[in-house]
Amino acid sequence: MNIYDVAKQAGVGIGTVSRVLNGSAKVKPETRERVQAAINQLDYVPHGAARSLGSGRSHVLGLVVPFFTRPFFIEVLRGVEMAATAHGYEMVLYNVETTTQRDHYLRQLPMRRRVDGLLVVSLFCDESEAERFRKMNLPVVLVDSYNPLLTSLVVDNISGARQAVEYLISLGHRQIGFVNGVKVGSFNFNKADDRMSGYRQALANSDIPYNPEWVSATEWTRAGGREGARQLLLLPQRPTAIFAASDVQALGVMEQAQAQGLRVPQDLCIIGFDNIELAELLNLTTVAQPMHEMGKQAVERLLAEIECPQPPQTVMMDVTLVHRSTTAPLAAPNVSAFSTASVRDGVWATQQNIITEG
Amino acid sequence: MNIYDVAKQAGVGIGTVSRVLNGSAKVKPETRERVQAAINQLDYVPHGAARSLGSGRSHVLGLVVPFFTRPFFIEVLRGVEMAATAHGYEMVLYNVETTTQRDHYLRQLPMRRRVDGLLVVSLFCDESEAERFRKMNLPVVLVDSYNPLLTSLVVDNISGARQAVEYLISLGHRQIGFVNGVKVGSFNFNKADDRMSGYRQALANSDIPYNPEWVSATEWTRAGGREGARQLLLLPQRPTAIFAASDVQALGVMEQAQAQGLRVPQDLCIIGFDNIELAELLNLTTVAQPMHEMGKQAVERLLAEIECPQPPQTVMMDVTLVHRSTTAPLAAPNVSAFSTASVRDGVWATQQNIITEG
DNA sequence: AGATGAAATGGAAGGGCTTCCATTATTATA
DNA sequence: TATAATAATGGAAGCCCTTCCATTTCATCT
Repeated sequence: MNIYDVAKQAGVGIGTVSRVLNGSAKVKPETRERVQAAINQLDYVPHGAARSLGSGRSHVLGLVVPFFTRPFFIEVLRGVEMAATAHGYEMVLYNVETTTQRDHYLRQLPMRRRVDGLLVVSLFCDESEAERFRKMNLPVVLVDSYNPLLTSLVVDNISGARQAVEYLISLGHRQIGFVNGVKVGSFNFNKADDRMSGYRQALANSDIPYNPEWVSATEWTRAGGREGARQLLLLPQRPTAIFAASDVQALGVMEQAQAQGLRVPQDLCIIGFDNIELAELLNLTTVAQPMHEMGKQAVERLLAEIECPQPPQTVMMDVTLVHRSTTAPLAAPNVSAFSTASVRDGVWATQQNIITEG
Repeated sequence: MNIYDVAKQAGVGIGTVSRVLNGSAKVKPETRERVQAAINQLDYVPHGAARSLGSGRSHVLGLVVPFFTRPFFIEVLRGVEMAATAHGYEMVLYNVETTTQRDHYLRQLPMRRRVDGLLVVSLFCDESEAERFRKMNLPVVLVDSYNPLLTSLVVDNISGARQAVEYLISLGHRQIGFVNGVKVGSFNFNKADDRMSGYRQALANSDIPYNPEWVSATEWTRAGGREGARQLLLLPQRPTAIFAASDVQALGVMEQAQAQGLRVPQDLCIIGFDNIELAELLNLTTVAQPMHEMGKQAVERLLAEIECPQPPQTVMMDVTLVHRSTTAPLAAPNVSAFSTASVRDGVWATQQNIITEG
């Protein structure tokens, strides 16, 4: 069952069938109908690989993403999936969990020419790799990562962090901790730097001195957040608010606060970063990234680039602070001093509001 | 840059290069080395589409999955991804959110012959579709779904539900509610039936009469769980424990309980189903499905089938009850009557233990 | 009717691999 | 050393499309 069968059935040449399949204009309507009928009758579906080989187009997008099960990536993924499907593209997933894997994919994929374009999420991409993409003529869009040679969609991490901390300051906080994430090898988790900048900017803008003791860098995980919070909260002079570099870490902070008998937000305010689903669930104040939108835009820019080469562009995505219940005006010192009484049951004060929101 | 270039560089014929690429045995070690050297020198990577076309193998697995962002599917996905990668297969994702999409994929994919095999997760697959797969010679494995003509990996939903309810009974509960999920179109969400059977079996085994008032069927979502719980909990004679058909629904139940000032587990015990990450987080007692393992097994069986046709088999995956803190022995009635006092702060008693676990 | 240009069509060539058969090199055996 | 058996190799054919050029058909104009 191939294109010749269809041609015979319809009484036309294979060229005509191909033109019908690809919707090119130069087919007489009547002929088109005849071909279409044959296609339906034979239940014919063109052979993907042959098509790719013939045309040099696969209609497949590659998606290189680290730890795709993490909420942030899932959300981006979803945006990508929707946009890709909408444009008739398939999506193949390359999950990266080690540096070796990263290198492997970034090196082999361009040449295998199986994908029409590559979306690289949150992974650092060096000059030589970018150069190689160009040379291989493989369109690439970076999401949550930056390289001057490639179209990059980045989130305004500096501004996001600044907004978060400024908000805490506006609530009266002066002792503001920061549980940052660590940079990990060639993963582009060095948004850490930017978030740090934002943190310091906000402090500086309000003439609050920077206290390195109130900053820790941990894994981007729940355990990491817990550990980071412990460091800060056991200090003789502890922060009254903590900004965490991710929601997942913020969750760890909440756990640690609870373990130490601190009520949130009365005794400790917390702000996260990302706005993953869990944040809404726990009523966590956080900096929202437009993850879905990023995925979508990334696909659209990539498709544009596939259509015809575009100059590399850097798109800054806006970030917004979502006010929920892990933040509140700084309580008067004497009040916050008491209040370990009701912790008996393991209170997350924040959760009171869950119901009202849904 | 193609196989001819490599052949020339190595001073051999293309057949030999091909043999080296595919690791077939009949190449003199010395020759193999020479070819390998040429490959490295030229940075040659074989063209995927051409390879598929020539061999009829794509080394790509299709994964048809509904709502892939839901935790259950993500976990399965992860198992699939790991196993596929381990065996040198790529994975393309077909997300299904509507019946139309489902039909589209299940009908078109087999013929496009782009994938070597198909994994279908949680989607109902009727006789005619299964028949078509056979006829098209496309290996298919069903995960969390069943069809006699296809290899199916199913979870023992009946036993899982039974275990959950039996456990509640062993704790002294006699008024046990069930927040079930609704069946949705051609999605295979009719595990609902099985979980219902398990529920009733457990009751019957202990001679507890079945009370339809204590059962509700809702969406498989948080909101659904909340709604279902409301129905049950506002009854004049309310259940003292609720079994939910999924963790996500169980979460809704917890929210509703809290909204009504019921402490968990003192006033209301809750058991979920799935054991998604969130369950651990919230210390939810639940029936654990080996999601990861299912993904892995599915891939392995699929690959076996690709290697050589296998008779369809139905594999029943075991399920285990994970005891956490949303369950406790039924309190004496007078005790549970008081206890709306400390709810002021929105208590989820369960969360006390989070720290101890991680 | 004949000429002209445009529109529609047919099909050869080509894309890069695998496969398989024919051929050549190597080894074992007498 | 001759011969048979075996191992290794080369390359034509084939996989199923797309593309493009040559050819045919059609409509229009003189």
